[in-house]
Amino acid sequence: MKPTTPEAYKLFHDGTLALSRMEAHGINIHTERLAETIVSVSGQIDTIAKELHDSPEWEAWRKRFGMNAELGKRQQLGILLFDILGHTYPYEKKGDYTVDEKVMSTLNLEFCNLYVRMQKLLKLRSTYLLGIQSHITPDGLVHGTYSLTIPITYRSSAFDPNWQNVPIRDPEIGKLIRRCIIPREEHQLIEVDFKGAEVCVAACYHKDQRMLRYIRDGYDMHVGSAMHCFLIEKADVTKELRQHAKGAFTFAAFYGDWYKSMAVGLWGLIEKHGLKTKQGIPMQDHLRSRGIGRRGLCAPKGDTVEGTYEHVIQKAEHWLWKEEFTQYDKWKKDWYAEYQKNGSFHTLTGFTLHGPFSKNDACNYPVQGSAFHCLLWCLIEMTKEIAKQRKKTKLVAQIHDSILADVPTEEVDWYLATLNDIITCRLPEAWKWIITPMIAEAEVVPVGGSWFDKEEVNLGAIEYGHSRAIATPACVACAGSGTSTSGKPCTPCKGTGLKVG
DNA sequence: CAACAAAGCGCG
DNA sequence: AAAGCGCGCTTTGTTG
Repeated sequence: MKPTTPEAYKLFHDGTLALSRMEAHGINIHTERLAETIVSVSGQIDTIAKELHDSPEWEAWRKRFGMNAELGKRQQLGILLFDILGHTYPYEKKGDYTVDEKVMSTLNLEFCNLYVRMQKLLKLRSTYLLGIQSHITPDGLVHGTYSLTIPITYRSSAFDPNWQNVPIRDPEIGKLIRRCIIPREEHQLIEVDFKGAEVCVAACYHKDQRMLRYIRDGYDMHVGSAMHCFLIEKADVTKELRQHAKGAFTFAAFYGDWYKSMAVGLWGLIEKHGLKTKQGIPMQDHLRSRGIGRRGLCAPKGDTVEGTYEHVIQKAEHWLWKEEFTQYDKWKKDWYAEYQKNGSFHTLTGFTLHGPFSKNDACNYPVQGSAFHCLLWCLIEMTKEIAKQRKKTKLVAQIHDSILADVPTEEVDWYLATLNDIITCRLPEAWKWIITPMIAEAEVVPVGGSWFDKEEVNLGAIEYGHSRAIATPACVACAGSGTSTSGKPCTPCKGTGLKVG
């Protein structure tokens, strides 16, 4: 570990203590519900396995591999799909066939769709349901472990079990495990996270004026991406299209992906989800009407041809870096050149990273690390605040840019107001390099609910001891009061109490 | 048999 | 120069 400044050392020293307290608290599990869920998911797996075993595909599988045939053997599945059944393999073959979810979904076969579903349920059962169950202690709690020394980026990692990768993106899968994770008696689970943590921290490094303005104004930069990725007008950007453009284009590009790979990803999403325009026209038809009839080869060395989706994304990439965020683009170039000169670089939070790094690594690591350090600083402050004010609230998990707490119902408003203040006011006061607003978002589990049942709450409507509705747009940080809890003028709104952006 | 690698997939 | 980054966990496949 190489914290270069005393502040960096102290951050990890205090952070280690805060995290170990978190480990000791543990997370409460609904053990009976977990056991029931394991039975029910096992039933679903058996049902799907039976269906697969009744299919003509299994007939062929069995014929080829005889007694060795097993659904779990992906090598066999690859040979079955592409050698025996003659489906087109979407890549250049080297070694075994890749038979992951992406490949399977492009084939559009009932057999493959069922297979993917079964794999998801198997993953849920072994890694999460059984995995978490195996860590339950006699007190009915699960005490995971965190490390600040493993990740090369100076982030944290988590294990036994890993609380940082509990399913949520697939709502059905997420529900099955998260329903088993519950608050203590008379408590409520609360998850608070940073809005756009890595985008904000990246902006503190590259200081791209246009992006800084977007962040401060609350401008939605993913709408522009959707317009370029799907060749649509601003008014026709739906929530779904925006979401896919955000994940598969904007963020992918920020992390250093390039257009050929993004084109493959986006094209796959169009097919997998059957994406449509706002008018309900299938995306492929819409693109065809705009002269885009096929994906394009997307081969690393192949030329990009007009009339392909690959070419669309190439132009979108050009727009993003050469028109939209030109200063960010230049920062990457300069930052990497500086790293090549020195063989190392420093983070804004006082850590040094030594090579060898690719350009993407050198540009991504400091952002990933510093974004986490913002969270860790707030975690430490909140831990101190709980002790100082003798609160019963327990911080129970940390997930890169969010904190999960188990909060007695009577402390809920206090907790939300205090943590909100730490994130939005005290953090940017403590670290002057933060030049974007820091915004907190909170989700609260209603009484009697589980982690699955978390609901967004409006932090602007929370004050100490009670909640109130806000009539005029108020600053989210200080709820319109203009002062932070430390008594100083609120930082984001500069003491005006008015909504920022 | 154990130890390790690779594939695959879960999260931010 | 490389072709998104970081992690942990489970399963299958390989090696000695």
